[in-house]
Amino acid sequence: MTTASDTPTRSRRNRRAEILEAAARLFAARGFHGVSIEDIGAAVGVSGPALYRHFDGKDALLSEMLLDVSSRLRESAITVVTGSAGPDETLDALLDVQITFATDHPALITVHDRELGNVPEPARRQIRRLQRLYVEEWVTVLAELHPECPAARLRAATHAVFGLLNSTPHSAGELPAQDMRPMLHAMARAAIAACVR
Amino acid sequence: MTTASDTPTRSRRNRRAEILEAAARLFAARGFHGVSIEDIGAAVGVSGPALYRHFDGKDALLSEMLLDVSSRLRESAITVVTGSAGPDETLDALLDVQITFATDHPALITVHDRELGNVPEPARRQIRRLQRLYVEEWVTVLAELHPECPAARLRAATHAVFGLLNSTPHSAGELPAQDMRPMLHAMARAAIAACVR
DNA sequence: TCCAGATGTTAGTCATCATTAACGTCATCG
DNA sequence: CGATGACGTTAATGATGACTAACATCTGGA
Repeated sequence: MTTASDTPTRSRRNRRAEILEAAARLFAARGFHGVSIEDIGAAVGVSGPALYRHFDGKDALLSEMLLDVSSRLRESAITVVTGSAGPDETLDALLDVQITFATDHPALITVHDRELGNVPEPARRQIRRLQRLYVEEWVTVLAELHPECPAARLRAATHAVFGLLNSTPHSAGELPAQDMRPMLHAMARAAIAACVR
Repeated sequence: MTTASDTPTRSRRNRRAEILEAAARLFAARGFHGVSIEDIGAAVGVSGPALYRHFDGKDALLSEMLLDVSSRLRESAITVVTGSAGPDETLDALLDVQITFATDHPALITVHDRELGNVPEPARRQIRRLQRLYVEEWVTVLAELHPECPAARLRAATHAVFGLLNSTPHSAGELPAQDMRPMLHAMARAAIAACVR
């Protein structure tokens, strides 16, 4: 019953996803304004204005991309936080969320923390909100582990840890992911432990 | 004797520096292609094509900016490495170099690790070379501290530490620089110690 | 069979932008 | 003084690029 009626929908979904993925790769490499609609179309074997059948425009494409990333991260964080035993395991799980995402989707992570400034205003606020909430999940957990440490310090440390974990795109190829992931985990844990003065 | 003949030279130097600084700020905020020559001119109170009196073009401006950053970092690293006692102090000094630069010039650091892909080819190779040499200074020192650790792992760890230290622009305002710097130093040292499996 | 909607295509259109041209001003130096 | 060179300015100019219009094609369902 589904085969016939799903095919068009699925193909649309696939094309959309294909476009988003190609755009992410291009944006990560050359920056939002360094990539043309034509470039993105060409990357998925379609040319130029065909993208307007799937997105309202270049801005909308970027908005959707960043909104998707920030919601997915935040949702994963919520899942992890609500379903976890103690702060220590929660922190491990949060680290795994971020590390998995960063190593699985390096282009998305890159675009996510570079291109917010190019997102037009309705969406920008919402993305910022999701990012802030995501950071606060981390800060809350860290505060349970280090109650004596001021929140501002924990927030700055969280950003530093993100920087460490999101370095993956820069060291692509240096190390296989299966070695990279546990190393990043260990380095991040150690860095967090050291952030309390 | 110097006042009269120096004024034009000094003013030229200042104008050039002014332009480079404004351009760095703008590039960091909106990306290379998101900033127009007009924008840069306006930021220094001059309009548009006046920049061509100081630079060969937009590409040349970016090239010079990144070349300057990578040479300065590499030179500082060499100074530190040659004039230092043991690997432990050398590492501390390298950390200070990077932390000082990142907190003093967040825009430059941001542009430096985002926009290499937009530098045209003659300069690109040279910048890459300087960056690679800079990384190798770190890897050499780390190898003395952790001889059992494979170089690839140390290289990846170095990139991760750079990500941590260069997070400053993201957490601007969270913490005063005088608190941020020692915290980053401590976090980086701990992360490095943890990177050996 | 025939319509409708989804998905593409190519050829404009209108801005924006990097770069160049042509033209001042003003200080320095002979 | 008068020329020269440093620095700016305001118009082109020529590309490029986002977005729209007008026009296929193909598929699934009534």
